[in-house]
Amino acid sequence: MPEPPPPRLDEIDAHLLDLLQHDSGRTLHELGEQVGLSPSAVQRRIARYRRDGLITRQVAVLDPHLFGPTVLATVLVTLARESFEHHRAFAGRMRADPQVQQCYRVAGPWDYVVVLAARSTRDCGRLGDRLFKADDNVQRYETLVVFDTVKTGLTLPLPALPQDGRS
Amino acid sequence: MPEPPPPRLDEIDAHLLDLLQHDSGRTLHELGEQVGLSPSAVQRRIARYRRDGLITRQVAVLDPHLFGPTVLATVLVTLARESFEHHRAFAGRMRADPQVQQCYRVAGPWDYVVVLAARSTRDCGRLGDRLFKADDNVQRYETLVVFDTVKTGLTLPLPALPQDGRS
DNA sequence: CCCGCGACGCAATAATCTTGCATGCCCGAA
DNA sequence: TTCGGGCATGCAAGATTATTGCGTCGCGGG
Repeated sequence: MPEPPPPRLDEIDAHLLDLLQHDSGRTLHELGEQVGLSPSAVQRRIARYRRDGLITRQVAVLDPHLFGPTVLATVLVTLARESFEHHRAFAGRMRADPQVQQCYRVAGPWDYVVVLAARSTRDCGRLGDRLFKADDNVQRYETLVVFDTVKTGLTLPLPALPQDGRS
Repeated sequence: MPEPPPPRLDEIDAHLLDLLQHDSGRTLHELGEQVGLSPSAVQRRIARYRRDGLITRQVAVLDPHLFGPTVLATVLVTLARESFEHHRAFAGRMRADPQVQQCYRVAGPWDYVVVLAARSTRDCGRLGDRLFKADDNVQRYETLVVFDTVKTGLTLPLPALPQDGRS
């Protein structure tokens, strides 16, 4: 596998990436103003980020209440057997299910942390049944129903920004 | 508070929103092709989503390995005192910290689930100290270091799509 | 049956993005 | 120190894409 050495990002790159990860809807002109660069220079940098895979993708974040209420839950999971194959199978099912927002394999007594999005408490229950109870390799799982989303996002901390300064 | 009754979304809306939440980089022309509408019709619908707040924002998702390795962790937190004020203070600190990706208030013995992004294991430890150990209202917390990100995203399940069909 | 509302497609216009080109800076080699 | 290559930039076209005006159509209420 090609392990690209840190592609060398200067302060402007950091600033740009930070702006983009908070709002990628701005025009090149606007961005250029923020970081002190011409639109074309900004465009070339962003093209590079994309080419190098620094920007994975660009998505629209939807309001969870789109279709009426939505119930989120985080689930802690422990598998019974830990073979490579079992993990692969579990991960595959998580990836395949559109109701699974996130899935992390973690250290400690729990093997996975899963974030689910369901349409109702009942749906959430059924989803748990389907994903975990029906899997006889899931030894134990615990559902933490979300009361309130304090903060959400996939934003990464970027080093050494003069100061925050979202607009 | 204005509680807008489900703003009535037809099948095309669902399809469009689903396309957008997976990749908002496409052109109106492309989108129109997918859903069987002209670019201008697509544009008008998307403008409406924005106006109605169905689309919260548009963001670029960055590669976590941007600046060298990144350590993710999920943290389970229980507060000592549960007054309204204490919760507000805790939530505020979570929102304010750029290293906190997500924070959910949950049901059960744990009060919060927090997702952190750090630059190293050490950084992660210090972050935990700063956010939770230093807060004398945090009764107990448990850090689940992420070994592997199986899946990530904020994608919501959209009902009744003919069939998946990402391109 | 008529009217008004809302959504559509098409076409013109406006805005944004992309690219070619010349310049300036930095750095390594002579 | 001086020369030359590589690289990023700004500017100014040129190409794409987004936005808007307009006429039409289908639907539901009067």
